[in-house]
Amino acid sequence: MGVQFPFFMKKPITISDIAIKLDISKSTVSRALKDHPDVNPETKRRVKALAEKLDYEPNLLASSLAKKQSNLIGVILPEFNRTFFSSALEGIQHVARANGFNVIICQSNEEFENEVLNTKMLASNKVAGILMSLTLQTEDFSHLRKLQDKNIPFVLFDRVADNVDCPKVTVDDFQGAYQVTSHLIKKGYKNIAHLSGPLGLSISKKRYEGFMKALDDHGFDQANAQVYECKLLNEDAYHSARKLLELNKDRPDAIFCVSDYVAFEAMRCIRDLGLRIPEDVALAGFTNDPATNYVTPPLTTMEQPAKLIGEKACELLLQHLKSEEHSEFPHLELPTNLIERGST
Amino acid sequence: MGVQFPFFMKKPITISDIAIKLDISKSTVSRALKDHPDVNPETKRRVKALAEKLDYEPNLLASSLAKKQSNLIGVILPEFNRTFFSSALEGIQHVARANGFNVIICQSNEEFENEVLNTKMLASNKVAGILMSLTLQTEDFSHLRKLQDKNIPFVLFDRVADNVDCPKVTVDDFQGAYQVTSHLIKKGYKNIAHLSGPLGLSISKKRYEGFMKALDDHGFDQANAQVYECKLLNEDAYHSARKLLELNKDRPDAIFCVSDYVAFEAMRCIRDLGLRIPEDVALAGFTNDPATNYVTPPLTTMEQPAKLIGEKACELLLQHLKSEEHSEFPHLELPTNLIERGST
DNA sequence: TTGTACGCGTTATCAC
DNA sequence: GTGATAACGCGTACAA
Repeated sequence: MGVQFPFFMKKPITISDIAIKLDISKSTVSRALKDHPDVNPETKRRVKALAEKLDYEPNLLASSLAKKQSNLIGVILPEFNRTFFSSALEGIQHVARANGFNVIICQSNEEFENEVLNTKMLASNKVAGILMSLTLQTEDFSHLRKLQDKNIPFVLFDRVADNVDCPKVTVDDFQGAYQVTSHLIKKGYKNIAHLSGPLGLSISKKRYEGFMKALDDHGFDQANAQVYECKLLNEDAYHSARKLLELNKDRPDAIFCVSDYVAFEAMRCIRDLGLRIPEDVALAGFTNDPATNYVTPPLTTMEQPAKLIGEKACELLLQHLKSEEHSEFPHLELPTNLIERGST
Repeated sequence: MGVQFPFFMKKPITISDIAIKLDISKSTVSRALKDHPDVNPETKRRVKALAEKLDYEPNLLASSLAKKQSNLIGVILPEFNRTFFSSALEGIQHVARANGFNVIICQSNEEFENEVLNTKMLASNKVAGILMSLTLQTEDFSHLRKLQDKNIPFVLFDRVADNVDCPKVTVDDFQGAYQVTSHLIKKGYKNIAHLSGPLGLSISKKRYEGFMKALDDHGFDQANAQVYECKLLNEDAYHSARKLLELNKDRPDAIFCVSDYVAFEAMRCIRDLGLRIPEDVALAGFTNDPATNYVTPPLTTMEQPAKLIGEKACELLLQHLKSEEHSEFPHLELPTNLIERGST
């Protein structure tokens, strides 16, 4: 006999309620409400008027169940707390909403296990599709294959994996790094170092490659290039910077950092050593986090169109949802934009 | 006859599939899967084994429909892009997940209209409840009343409204402001100004009041206190700071800013005027944004336990969901924590 | 143009 | 301990 509503709880209005009051059938109400073509304009008007009056709200759960397609798009992010991701989220939400979809988000917290759990949860919630940026730990992709088996389409953005076959959206990291490095070279710096991220991570690797290529193209000797690898967003960045800066003879006069936050740590370190920016050491980052504007001196960096990345990723997913032709999976590489500030 | 699955789409496993293969009824399968007490341990084992083997995933849509209660909690935030909110979100998600709920988030973008649309969407998705932080524009609360009519419980956090009756979680803004101001006084500053937010906003008002009270309690003349109101997060902050700093005779030797971002703007302004921090003008903010650590000098500020606020808000909602006694609506005011840095 | 009837996958009630 | 069966609210072939 179903669940009883507690006495204090008004039973929500349903299409049947409207049907009964108007003495027509549920189907007609359903059709009227969703602007089905074959329905008398007059009935449509009456239905809509009553729906409005009764403050009817469709039950999307029931609708999704019947249509086997929900209006929810799942998003899995490593962290909400980083400007890049929250901006991307903004873009995702924007496009999703414009197309009648809602967004349900999860945080993997950079842990692989959470990522797997999240994909399961989203699958259980029968989301229409998933947008995700992988964990730093992710090396096993069986959870993604399961999604494919269940025919839940997904798009990877920013943190993508080469050996997963799906639509992808990233920034042109190679070009971006190439440009920052060229900028440093043009500014006249002679001994340019790179504080890189884990080279197993595709983003870090591409930035590293862009850096090396720029050196080479400008007649620098790649073999002499000082590259220190560090874990992202960690005290580790500080220590790597320290090692780099304590080289006496060979101290770099400029450092290209793999991310703004790594650059901030390097900045702290440079100050701690009593050096000046950019006179003694110039510094460039990557991402254009809002904080780059507030540090002293403001940080030169590559702007990543985070919001645009989110929008594009969401658009790819929606395209995929509409056409059943998944012939080729596109990989969008968006351009970055150099922002020169006082640190170089 | 319902929707046909496209040929390429595997039909998802359901409890009926399991029931048929095991030659038992759906009901038993359902019970076994959710550890209902009245079910033979052996059947339970067999059901679970098969479910595992077939990679069965429950359809939460159907479940929610049947139970008239979804496992989704809606969250409406003014912006994702601010550390405070994304941290709060983290807390919310944490508690939600620990209790078997998922989070569906929306962004009002500081626009009232979006806020209203969001509440409707979430209601349509039949969320179990809603957590929200109001827009700066929000003055009309009829959308919240509608939620109450539909018996969708909600909790307000951070940006709350006095004349809405519901559980609330905020920080003790009055005390926080009182403490920062007292800190400035103890440091020996004599002419302390306040760059406040819009006084219509309860947060700004309370911080303003805490500021004034601290002055009064330490024998300062409230009437002489320089308070400049500015819109939050705007160029407006810069201009207000400028006006304040261009007072020749009466230039403050310390400024308590309503937020860290306002303080960053003030900082820019102070530098533009060729003044030193904290020698000429000391500066304190509010929130403890990560960037406070990277500016020069690092900013003294009040730490707001953003994540904790999110957790508490979510806990209040879950409590409310469990007990139908909504006798009293609690208002939690969490303590803040002074973080002294180089700017004072 | 409208109505009938059934299915979506799960849960809950009631009888056995 | 288990099995029918009727909801939950909506969408949609098919008939009228």
